[in-house]
Formats: sequence, C-alpha cells, structure tokens
Amino acid sequence: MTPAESSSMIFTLFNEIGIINQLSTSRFAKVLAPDLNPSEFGVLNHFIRVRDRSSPSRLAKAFQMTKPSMTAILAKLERKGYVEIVGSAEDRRKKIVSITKNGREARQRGVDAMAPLAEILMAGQDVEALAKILPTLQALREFLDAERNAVDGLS
Amino acid sequence: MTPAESSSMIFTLFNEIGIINQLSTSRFAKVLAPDLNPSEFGVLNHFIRVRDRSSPSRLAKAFQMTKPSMTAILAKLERKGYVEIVGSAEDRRKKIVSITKNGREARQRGVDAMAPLAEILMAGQDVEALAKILPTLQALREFLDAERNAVDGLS
DNA sequence: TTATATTAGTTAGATAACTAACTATAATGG
DNA sequence: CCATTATAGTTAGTTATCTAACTAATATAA
Repeated sequence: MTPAESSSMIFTLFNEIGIINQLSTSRFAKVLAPDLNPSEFGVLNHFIRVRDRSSPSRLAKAFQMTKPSMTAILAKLERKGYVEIVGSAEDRRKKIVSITKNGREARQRGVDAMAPLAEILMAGQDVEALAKILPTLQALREFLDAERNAVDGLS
Repeated sequence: MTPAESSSMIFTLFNEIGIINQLSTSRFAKVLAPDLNPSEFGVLNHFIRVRDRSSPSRLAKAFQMTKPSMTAILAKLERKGYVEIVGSAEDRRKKIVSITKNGREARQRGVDAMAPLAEILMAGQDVEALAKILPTLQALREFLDAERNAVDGLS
C-alpha cells in the first residue's frame, strides 16, 4: 500500500466502524427498551462480569465516558432501584456503587433479550472470522486510548 | 467456540467497536473544529468522493441517518456557505444539494487537518493488519444493514 | 501547619442525534 | 378522475452525550 492508500483505507475503516456501532447500538436499544438503554445495561453488566462494586469515577474510566455522563446514568439506575450508592467512609469525596437484587434481575432480562441478536449473527455471519479480527480491534482501541492520554497531557 | 463463547465474543466485539468509534470520532472532531464537525465534514467529503450533487433523503440514506438529522446538518452547511440547496424543477418535493467552492476548500482543509491522524496510526499500528480486517467489518456492516431493513419491514 | 494542587462528584448549559407528527407533492389503482 | 398511498422534507420535542465551572475533601510541599 502507498501512504495515500493506507490513509484512505484507515478512514474507510473508521467509517465502517461508525456505521456498525450505530446499527448495533440501535438494535440493542430496541430489545432492551423500555427498561434500560445500552449504557445502563453496560453498567449493570459490568457489576456482574468485572467487579461487583465501584465508584462513579472508576466506572466513567471503564466506559471511556466523562464523569457527568456517568453521574447521569447512575442516577437513572438508582431511581429504578437497580444500583445502590453510598458514601465512602474512608474517603468522603468518594461514593461506592453496587448492584442490587433488582439490578441483577434487570441485567439478566437484558442478557436474555439480547441473546437472539447473537444467534442471528451466528446464523448469518462467519463467527470465526469475527473472532479473528477481535485482537486487531483491541490493539487499535488500546493504541487510540494511549494516544488520547498522551495528547490530553497524561490525564 | 461454544455458543456461549461465541455470544460473549460478539458482545466484546461490539463493545470494542463502540469504544473505537468514540475515541476516533472525538479525535476527528478536535482537529476539524471549530469549522466543521465530523458529520458536516462527512457530507462535504461525500460530494467530492461519491457524487457531486444529491438530495437530503439520499444523503440521509448514505450516512445511515434520519432525514431530520440530515436537514439539520445541511442547514448548518448552507449557513456556512459550504453547500447550495435549490428546489428540483422535475419533482417539487425534492431539493438538490451541491457543494460550493467554499465548501470544497473547507473539505480540503479538513482532509489536511486529518492527515496527521492517519500518519500517527501508520506509525503506531500494523496497517496491513487493519487492512485485513476491513472486509470482515464490511460484511458485518452489510449484514446488520440488511437485517435492519428486514426487521423494520423493508423500509 | 498552612497554602496550593489534586481528586471526586455534581450542576448548568450546549449540541447533535433521535422519534413523532406535520405539510406538500407525486404516484397508484378503483 | 379522484381517493388513497407513498415520498420528500421540516418542525417540535426528547434524550444522551459533551464541556466548563463549581463544591467538597484529600494530598502535597514550603
């Protein structure tokens, strides 16, 4: 590839990724609604799959999201009774967020609702091929993330 | 892979794609600002690379976007003098949108501003690997798009 | 030990996307 | 033909994100 071809390929790649993201997110949103939106589901899922308690800041970082956005998501989840938020005794700036029983159930309903989408994909797409591209995407994501921190001045 | 593993892999994949999209879009936005946002640039770029005149509906479809969103983007581009919008004589429901000289220049400034991003990627990532995953992503995008049309009732 | 800087979280306001509902025009079929 | 349906585009209102600016608490260092 010439540099010009590489450059063009890279923009095509990001364009495809953008469209896939939009199509997949809107499909997820449809099956999760009206109980949860994809961001809310993501947070509940995080409590099950990654760690069962966290802080708003830590969650914001995990989801590559700003703190105010996470504040808003957590407020909605708390209103629905899906997470519990308490102040930390050790560091009184911090809050400790954890999933509730109702939250676990909502997350399970979400998983069940999304399962057919995975099945459709497994039926219509070469899943092995998708698995193969995953490491490259992960490397790209890590690179962009590191790049961003470098540019933003090591936040 | 077991079905459960496939399912989990698929969600991981969409998650990575979502994060990449967010990181790359915000990088693009930074270098394009304050003249254009990525959507506006995309439309101008479309006039250069795909077709030099189009209609709001057609553009909305090309960008997988709703008509009202495209109306808003075109209104901003018209205010900036980057596109011209005239009514069609043949079909008076339709409008014909085309890029202006100023629009071409703005698009070129955008291309120039984004070029360093491509270079950073070429320096830090295996571009051949990125090129290799592109066909799989395109197949996935086409499948999701076809799926969506099927679900929405062949709109 | 006290002034300064950093970290955690929230509030306020802006923006760009969406859906629902509308007007206007064109195409279709009894 | 005329009534119905479909298409093109806009308007109005909602939502989820963002940035900037703020308060409160902790850490650092002169």
